Amino acid sequence: MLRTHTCGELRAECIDQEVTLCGWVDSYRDHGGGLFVDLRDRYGKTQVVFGPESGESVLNASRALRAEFVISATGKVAHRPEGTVNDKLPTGAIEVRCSQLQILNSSLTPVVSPSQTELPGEDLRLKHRYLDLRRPEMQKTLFLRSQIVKKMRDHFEEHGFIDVETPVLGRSTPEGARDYLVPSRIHRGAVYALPQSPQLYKQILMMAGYDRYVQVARCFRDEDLRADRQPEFTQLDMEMAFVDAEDVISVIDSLVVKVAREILGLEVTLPLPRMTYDEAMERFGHDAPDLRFGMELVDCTDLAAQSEFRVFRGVADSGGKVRGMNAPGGGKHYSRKNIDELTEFVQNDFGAKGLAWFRVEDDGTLFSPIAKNFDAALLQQFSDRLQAQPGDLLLFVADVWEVTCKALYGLRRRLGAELKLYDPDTMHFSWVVEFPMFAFDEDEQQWAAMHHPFTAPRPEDLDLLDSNPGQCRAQAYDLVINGSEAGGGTIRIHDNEIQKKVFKLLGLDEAASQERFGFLLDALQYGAPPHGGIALGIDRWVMLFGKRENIRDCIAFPKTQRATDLMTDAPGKVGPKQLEELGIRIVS
RNA sequence: GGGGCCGUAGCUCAAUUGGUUAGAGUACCGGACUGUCGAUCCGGUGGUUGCGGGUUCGAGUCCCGUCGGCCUCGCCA
Repeated sequence: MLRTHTCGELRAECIDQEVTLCGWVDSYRDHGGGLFVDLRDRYGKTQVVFGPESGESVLNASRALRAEFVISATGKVAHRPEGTVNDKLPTGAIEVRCSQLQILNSSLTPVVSPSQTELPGEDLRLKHRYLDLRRPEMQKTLFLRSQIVKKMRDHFEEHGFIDVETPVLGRSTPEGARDYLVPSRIHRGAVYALPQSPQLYKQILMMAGYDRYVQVARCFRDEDLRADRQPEFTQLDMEMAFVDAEDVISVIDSLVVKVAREILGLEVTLPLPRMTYDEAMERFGHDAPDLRFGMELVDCTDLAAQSEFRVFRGVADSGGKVRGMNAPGGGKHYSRKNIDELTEFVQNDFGAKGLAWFRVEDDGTLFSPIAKNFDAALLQQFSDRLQAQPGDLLLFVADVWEVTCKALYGLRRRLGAELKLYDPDTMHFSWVVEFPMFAFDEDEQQWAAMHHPFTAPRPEDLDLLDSNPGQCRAQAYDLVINGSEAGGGTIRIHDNEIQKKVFKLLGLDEAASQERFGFLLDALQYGAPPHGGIALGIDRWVMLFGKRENIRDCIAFPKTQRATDLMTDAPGKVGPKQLEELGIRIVS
């Protein structure tokens, strides 16, 4: 070892020890007669002092030190003189009086300074990721990530799960997200696909008798990126045989308790709150509601139908919905101009035609440009139903049900943050259950799987597969943390006939399902046990537990929004020889 | 594919309504200083205002295009 200690561990008890530290020069203060260096590694910072007692050559050499030089410094641990103790550093009581200095490597002036308080632009941070990752904040987050994954692995091992690796090169599944494809050299014209998840492999493992499987699995989806979405991401993937939904949920419940306790020191009480999909959509307009605050959606279609306001009447009469919510304190917080911005927000982002609003005045009456279309008694009914208090802002969207959901969900999220309706430090865990099996795809004029095509219907809804697929509910469960989908799973179909029936409903005829999923249908005929599981989004867990608002801060080497790596410049072009071997021609 | 924000010194930012030689902090370079810890003090270097066009007597500022970063809708079984 080139060092005897790290830069975070020396304390007053170590006085007079001869030590050698290695690290990066975080900052230096040259006083002419003496020079101070804060030496940094991932464990902390320690002050190294150069003075006359260091000897002339060492002192002179120290004058060459600059930010991010890598050095090895040997010397005695000493008390700092009275009055110079630094309370901000855990090592602040001591310093190392350097007697031997080795410059292990120099550094250019860092583009991204690990010690700087102002955060450089994210493009620079990504391009010089080796510098950005030196920042204590990034090191803290990646350490947190490591801890979370370890807790998960421990938990599943304690529960008898076996870690099995599944292929990265697989077969393209046409449903779901767009695949990343890998051309085959040996089979010209054929391609592998990178897995969107290990879904089918883990089901096959259940059929193979590995009744408790777990894997930290990299998944790939070639779709557009978001603040919480990367093209490659990591799932804690698990599957169990001979279980029902309660068994899977229970294993995750205890994991949540463990991680919350051991990572955050937080006691989570079980059972976690549960809500059905229908209830979540009705009360919050979304299947992963943020339950840290109220501001629930309220249906006022019946009241709207009684008004003279043409927009409300028209929508109510044509089968649409008029739904609203009460933004507490919003009447005081938002100006006319702010409300115009909110209107543009719901129009541009969610396709709402407009936003109707009422400000609750000090005397409890409702002020609005459209108030004249409502008589006083009706206004009072709106006011009562939304439990309006002076200073509140009542917001309404009139449209088809789906649009009211999206627009009000978007508003609720935005206003919840802007009006500070919750403490950002709280953590809220819940389950959303009883998802529909199918959603109707208007473009394709076709039922589409809400979760995936292998999801089992609830036994009591089995008949609905034939009579009314839209009403058929799945044995599905999503883990929601602070309004974020942190995991999702289902009980799978283990019956060949039901699986065939679902494929058929999804528009896959016998030949197509045989071609794509023949291996699954085959396996289902050789003694497939009942099974189900779940996948947890590890990157999102890190975001939520680490209070990061950006998934890129939770991944060592993430992609930009345009799915490039600014450090390596991936994806890149390849030469004609490589393309020729693969039988690929670039057309445009 | 659509909507929005941003791009000025190595870095973080400023620059009035379109108007003088584009400034500040920090970093960097030189000097001073034995106790600092965002060291301090003195002096200095540093600019294709992302790129290309246009409008104008005059563009960092306005317009069009383009490149890049971010947020978002669509998309994400």
